[in-house]
Amino acid sequence: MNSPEEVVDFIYNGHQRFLPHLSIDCVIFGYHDQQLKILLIRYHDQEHWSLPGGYVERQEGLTAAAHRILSEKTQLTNLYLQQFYTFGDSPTRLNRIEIQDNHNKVYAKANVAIDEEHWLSKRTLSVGYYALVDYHEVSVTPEFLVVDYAWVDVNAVPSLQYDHNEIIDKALLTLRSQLYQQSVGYNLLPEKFTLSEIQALYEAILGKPFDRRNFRKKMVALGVIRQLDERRKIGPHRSPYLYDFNLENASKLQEAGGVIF
Amino acid sequence: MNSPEEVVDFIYNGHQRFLPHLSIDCVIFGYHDQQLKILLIRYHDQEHWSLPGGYVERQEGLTAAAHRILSEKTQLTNLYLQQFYTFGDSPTRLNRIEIQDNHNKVYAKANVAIDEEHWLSKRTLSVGYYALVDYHEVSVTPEFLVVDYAWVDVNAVPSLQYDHNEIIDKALLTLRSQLYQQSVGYNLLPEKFTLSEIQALYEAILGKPFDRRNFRKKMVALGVIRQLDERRKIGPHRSPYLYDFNLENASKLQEAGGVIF
DNA sequence: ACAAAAGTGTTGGAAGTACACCCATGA
DNA sequence: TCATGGGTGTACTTCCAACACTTTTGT
Repeated sequence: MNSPEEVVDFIYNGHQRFLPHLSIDCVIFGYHDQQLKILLIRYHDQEHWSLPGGYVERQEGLTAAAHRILSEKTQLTNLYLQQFYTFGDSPTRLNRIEIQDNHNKVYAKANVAIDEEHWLSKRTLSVGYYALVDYHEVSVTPEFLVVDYAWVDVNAVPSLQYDHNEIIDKALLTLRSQLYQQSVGYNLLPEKFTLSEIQALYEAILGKPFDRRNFRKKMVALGVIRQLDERRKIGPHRSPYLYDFNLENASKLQEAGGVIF
Repeated sequence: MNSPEEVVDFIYNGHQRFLPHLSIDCVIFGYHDQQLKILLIRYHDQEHWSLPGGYVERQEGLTAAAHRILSEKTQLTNLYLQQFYTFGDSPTRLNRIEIQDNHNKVYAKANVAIDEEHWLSKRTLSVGYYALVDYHEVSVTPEFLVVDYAWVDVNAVPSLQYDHNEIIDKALLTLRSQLYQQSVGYNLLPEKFTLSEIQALYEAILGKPFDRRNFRKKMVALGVIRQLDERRKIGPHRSPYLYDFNLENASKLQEAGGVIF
């Protein structure tokens, strides 16, 4: 929504296109400079930052909606995207006055106001998805109502709107727990990468350092990555081997994963 | 809903009380006779069985709704209940004609019909919860539109309505993967139980046998259960020790659980 | 005394962890 | 030649899996 006209159309006609009472919130993890960051946005006249999100079209699959929303926000397609929980308990989600009030502050920028009975004033549940994207390839779409965006370090997330902090916590927990069952990182690293690169990624995600030798043993033994017969030149140092993801194994890991016995 | 009048009221006025487009489906695992079973229901004039489910009230938390629905169906409160996934992709969920048609077959019993624009004809997403209940304590509430119910073995689930088979598969996967991080079974076993009892439960859930000695070592080492200084008399056999759940540890396990490192 | 269930300990293998030295490269 | 990052192996510990005999108890 890039213009006031589009916003007005959304507010008045959106209920025909979208399901009410339900939104998707995306925790978009980006990796850059050996840090794990999250993409936050701030709407017009809002004190708190929010997660990027959107609504589900009436005849659209849920997963498809999540992909669409993510690509609308980041211009990226075909990303690693994973549903992790549906949020519908927080008292802030049930407080109609606060919801309506916040919306109206935002929509004031387009000179529109909504009343208590408007579809956007209603309580919503939110399905949480997390995504892993390459920070560099993201170009955040400028939207009329979004006045600011920022990548913040996962360890320094400010106080967010509604229950979005809780959503991020759960996303991180889920991401961490799935790290060794999925080829997480497939979207964050070039096709071929060095051991150090993927180790730095895992360290950023899990927030702790690993031993080089043990890390390699584990990743290769699990079948997540494969060593290639190729090296990369990297300045005044020994040339490291390249690796790639073993995607055949990935699906097997995923099926077995989660089930401990 | 025990009478045609209540059904009619629900159909005509339910949209005021409940959120549209959203339901909760419960995979109710019951344990009996060393078998893990699932509670299924069959609505009037429906060929396929379904999972018990319900709708979320407009000002009700999602978790609260799940508990309410479960206790409406089983008369049990305070159960182990866990959200596991939200389903919104299956083509059967988007096929309005099929949905409306199925509803109308069911509602014919109350001499009501709904049209294409009715709130119950619309596409719904479904939040999946699973519960663990003691088969014996459940008294399934007779409902006017539900003509039959059955406990079926998890290994012999018939073909169900919509995507309910998929929901059960995911529920089982989740239950199995969480088995050692949560005090699953707290609601299925008496406060004090023998090792054999809990082992039989775990075997039923995971579908494979364990070695007595190794099982005991593992459960005690993980801190899930504690051996008591007490035995039970069980007929012409040696008296087994009693155990109980170590609920203090349970919360710690739960926090650490899922996160592998 | 016997049938049925429960209690108990050891061993070998696999996986995980800790740890340090040498090598390659470009400036 | 030096500074920097990369490559590599071993010993120790812990966890898991396999495995069988003895004890208790009521009839």
